Amino acid sequence: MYFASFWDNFYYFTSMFENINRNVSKSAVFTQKELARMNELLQVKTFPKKTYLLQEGEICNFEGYINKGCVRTYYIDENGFEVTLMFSIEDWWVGDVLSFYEQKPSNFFIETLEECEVMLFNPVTKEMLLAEIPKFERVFRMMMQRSLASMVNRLVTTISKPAQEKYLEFIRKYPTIPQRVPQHYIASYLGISPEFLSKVRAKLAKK
Amino acid sequence: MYFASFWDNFYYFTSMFENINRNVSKSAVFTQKELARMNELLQVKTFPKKTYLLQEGEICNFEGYINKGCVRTYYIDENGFEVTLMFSIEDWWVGDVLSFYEQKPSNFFIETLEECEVMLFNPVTKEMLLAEIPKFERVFRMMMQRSLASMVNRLVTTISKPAQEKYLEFIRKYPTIPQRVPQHYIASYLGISPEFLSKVRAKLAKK
DNA sequence: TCAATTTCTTGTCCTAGTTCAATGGATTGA
DNA sequence: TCAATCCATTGAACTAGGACAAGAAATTGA
Repeated sequence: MYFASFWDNFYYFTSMFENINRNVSKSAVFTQKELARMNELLQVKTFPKKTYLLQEGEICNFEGYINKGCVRTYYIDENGFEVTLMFSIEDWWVGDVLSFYEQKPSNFFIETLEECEVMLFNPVTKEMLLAEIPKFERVFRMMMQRSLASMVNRLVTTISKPAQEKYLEFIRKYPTIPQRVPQHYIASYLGISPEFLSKVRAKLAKK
Repeated sequence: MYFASFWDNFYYFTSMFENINRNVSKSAVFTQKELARMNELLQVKTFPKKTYLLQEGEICNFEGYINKGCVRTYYIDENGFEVTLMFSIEDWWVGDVLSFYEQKPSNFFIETLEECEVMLFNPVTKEMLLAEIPKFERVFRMMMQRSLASMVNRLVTTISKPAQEKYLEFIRKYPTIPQRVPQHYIASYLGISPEFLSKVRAKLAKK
């Protein structure tokens, strides 16, 4: 008994699933067996840089945990204007929830900006997981709550703050991202032109 | 048997719960008994115009369905700038989901703009409902999905469209609201100054 | 390795939207 | 009913940020 539990822990916290197991364990308490079942249902996939996990018009058939790498979710409006909705890095989830659940075409592009290792549920495996271990409902509900909260936050910032503050808030909140993604994508996330972002940075550098 | 079902339907679709029952039935199929149980758990409350359902700093202890009336959810940033996050009218849900679930102080104000009749869950009744009839998980998950989707939509519009288009999109999407709420609240929803909204409207009227 | 491409910077000119102030109309409430 | 407040409009002066253009720097890839 003692040995079993020791090796269980050893396995799960040294396996490739270590991170995702820790991540879901933030929302609820799971046994090793439950985590193992989840791991079994996951599909682990590696994507090279600059590949699309999802393109506009496709139905999103995954909900993915990023174990390694960095992706960008964006949207193209009627005038061809690109809006970056989010950057997702290690320990974040990606996908188009709405498209996934309602099985309808997505409006978004999801593109890797680096080589990525992603752990994926599809509608079937996710349904199985929730059916077998309902506690996972909570994990996904909290995921969505956090997304909603951060979207609201961003809307408020976008509406009420000038470009310079938006940029400072961004680098404070996501300090590692500026080193990893092209600057004009950050501009498109902040809702300002790349030229203006460059000027903002120049002004900040002078101080 | 025939009579029972007839009167059941008669009751539920002529009672004060008619609307909310129809609303939740969009996300899943419920029996009359299940709807009756939900109705039993709801607290029906009337609020006069210009009263707060929630103030910044309070913990949101409700999740409410608006049966009658109109409310505004807003946020005040560091500079005292008000951002209207949403208007909610008949057949919409109000509350601060994050504050509700995590039982932490809200950043928002929720204020009635008209006299309102609201049907409320509190954390206990909601928990009971979900425990007794897990199908309701789906209702609330879809509620949240819709909120998230509409927030994303709004962010995109806010970032990529000029004031006039934002206004036109707003009145197309929510045709009844302009008649019901002061115009400067709409400006604060759109992220533009009330003066400028007035000018936009003047220009549109000229055509 | 070096050409090709992508990204970033800087400058100039321009415009959508802001701020402030003044006026008049509409609601509210005692 | 009439004052008080709140709300919408208009105008004039200003500014944050956009669009365009051209060059420099960095990355990429064969």
